[in-house]
Amino acid sequence: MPRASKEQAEAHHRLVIENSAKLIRERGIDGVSVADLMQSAGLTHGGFYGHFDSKEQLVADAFLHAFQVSIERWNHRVAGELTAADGFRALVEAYVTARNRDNPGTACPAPALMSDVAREPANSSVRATYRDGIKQLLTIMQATQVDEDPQVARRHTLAQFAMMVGSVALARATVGDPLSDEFLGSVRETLLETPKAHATPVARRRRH
Amino acid sequence: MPRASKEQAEAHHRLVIENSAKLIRERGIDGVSVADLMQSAGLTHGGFYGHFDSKEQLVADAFLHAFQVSIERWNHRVAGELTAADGFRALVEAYVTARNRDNPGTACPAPALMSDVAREPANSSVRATYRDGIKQLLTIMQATQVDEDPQVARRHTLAQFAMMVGSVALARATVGDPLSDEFLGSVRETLLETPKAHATPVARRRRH
DNA sequence: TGTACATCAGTGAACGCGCGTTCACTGATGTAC
DNA sequence: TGTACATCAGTGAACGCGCGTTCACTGATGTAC
Repeated sequence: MPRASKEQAEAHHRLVIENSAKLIRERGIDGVSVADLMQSAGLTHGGFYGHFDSKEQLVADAFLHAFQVSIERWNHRVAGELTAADGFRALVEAYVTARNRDNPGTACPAPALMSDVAREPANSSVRATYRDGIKQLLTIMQATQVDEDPQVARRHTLAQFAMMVGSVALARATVGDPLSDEFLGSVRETLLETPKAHATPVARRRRH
Repeated sequence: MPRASKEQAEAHHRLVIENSAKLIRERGIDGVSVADLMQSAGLTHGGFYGHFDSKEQLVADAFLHAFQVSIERWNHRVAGELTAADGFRALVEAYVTARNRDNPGTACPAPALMSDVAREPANSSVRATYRDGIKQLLTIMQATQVDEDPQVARRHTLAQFAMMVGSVALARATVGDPLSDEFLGSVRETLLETPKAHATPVARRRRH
């Protein structure tokens, strides 16, 4: 397949990034080779450096793509609810799930890539992309807080985000044991119990 | 250095496990080579298979060691307090810290190894060791809960553990940015605020 | 306590393999007339 | 619209390197007398 058209080449480029975003979340940065990533788009490894400067650059592009999709998804979920409290509930109910745990390739990059990022060198573009993505998710989540005091809202957002992300990561590490579902269930219940007076604890139907 | 004495050989064996427990938490399973791990004990890679069946087995031994140290530490901290609430406070205050974040090699293996474990095959000994270690940490933490209902205590333990572990992992992934300290501070405050009447919110001196 | 020798902890070269990256090449695409 | 040719997306062999693992070898340790 020599000399694809310009449109085909651009489609290949996007496909490699999308598939990389999936494979890297599933297997980690070091768990995928350049050959794997090209092959996922039906290409051979030789053409890689026509598309990207280095593996590191593709990884950063893939991180960015993964966060963009998640951010869009979070915005969409919150926008579909009438109140802040409902928006928060919608986020938690979609996030802290077995479905999310079992599909790291299409789920939020935050829990899937934490360790990879923590082991990257200080000034890598991958770290910056991850940090910025986290900040955007936090901003969306903070808008769903019912606290009036913005400092309290911020604190609750960070703590609840850590709990959500931690539960998915721990559930993945313990999958196959009852403990895995227990993590998800306990965090869901804890985040959705309603200590605030104005949020009614009535069971609600979702599922459209 | 051919033919070390029996005691020396055993000391080498323990040293390789201890150093591996540190290096693996810092760099991940795939981030360390057999040569690295042997070198950390002053040995060359050739002797490795006289001590261990495979890299995988050493990794499992190193995981076990790391958890044993952490479990001992948790028990010691809780035992040094007079009430359950104080035990809980002691755990959180020691765990959710910049010191812990900045020293993954000597800190709790739970946040450091989550992703490595999640990417291991289903029946690996590494997964089993991690799962058992987590369960023991949870048991210690559950004993510090003030809830009477054991189901509620269990739920709180799992949720709070996920929050603690999540905050350390996220703080590591965002280190170098103010967000990193913000995660730790928010989770500390959230876990240590006292919605229960009998736990006095009086600032207390620690530091012995 | 001394001597002779078997044991075996540790060495370092070698193995096959997969990695990220480079490069000469191919041939359809895109362009100039 | 057709022809001639330069461009360049993709191929596949090759590079140096580090990996986990194996193995013939070394020589101090540990043992039998």
